[in-house]
Amino acid sequence: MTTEKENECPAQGLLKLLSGKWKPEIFLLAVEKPLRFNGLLRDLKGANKQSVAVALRELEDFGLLDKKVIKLKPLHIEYALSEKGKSLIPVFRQLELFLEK
Amino acid sequence: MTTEKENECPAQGLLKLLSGKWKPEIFLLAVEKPLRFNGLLRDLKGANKQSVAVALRELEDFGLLDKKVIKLKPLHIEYALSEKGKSLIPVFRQLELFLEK
DNA sequence: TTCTGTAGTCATATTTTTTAGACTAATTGA
DNA sequence: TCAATTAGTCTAAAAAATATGACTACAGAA
Repeated sequence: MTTEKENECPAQGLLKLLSGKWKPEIFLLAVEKPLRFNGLLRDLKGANKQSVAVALRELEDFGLLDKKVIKLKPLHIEYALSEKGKSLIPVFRQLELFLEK
Repeated sequence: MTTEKENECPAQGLLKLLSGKWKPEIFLLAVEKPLRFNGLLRDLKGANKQSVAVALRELEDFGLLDKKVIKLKPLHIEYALSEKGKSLIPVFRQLELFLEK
């Protein structure tokens, strides 16, 4: 995943990014509201720190999530959908439409 | 992949199906024309029998491809997009639109 | 009847992904 | 000052995906 070999299929990179065990669900949760690490760990039943950390980092690296330090009450970190991330929402909707048929 | 545990995310099953190393490309090739096993093996540089066989079976099981024995010249087998498979094309198009931005 | 092309299966190895659990480090509340 | 909450990292193990190479089975051509 680090060394980019030529992607035969144009969609493959995105599909791979979105296809980990936890990433689709993380993305969908991010549509609702900004995410926090420990909250995710609680919400994703069965997930572990490492996997969540890696998923968040990859979604951020791909530009779908923005990471932001919130200097408030309990100083913490929020992951929110970027503009690019938001523009992916319609694709998910169409995916869901497909599944409903 | 055999034992269906509750999919937290509705899109997860489809994303997982489409996210193998070869499946996206196989799907896209199937959009062009029906596929044959050995032809695929030649076209997918670096792929091996086993992976291709598994990919075809899973795409078929999911209902995206129809398998058909062609009783002609060299008796052979064709994998063609099913109606369900065809209805997935627009989703791929939207995915590509997203990637072009 | 042996050789080629068709489409695979099977057992095993290698690689990649995911998990488990110990550990770090800064901030906050008591 | 001590404990909890925050957000992680790190190493090692387990599980899942993928690859390798031998083998099967059928049909048609030489």
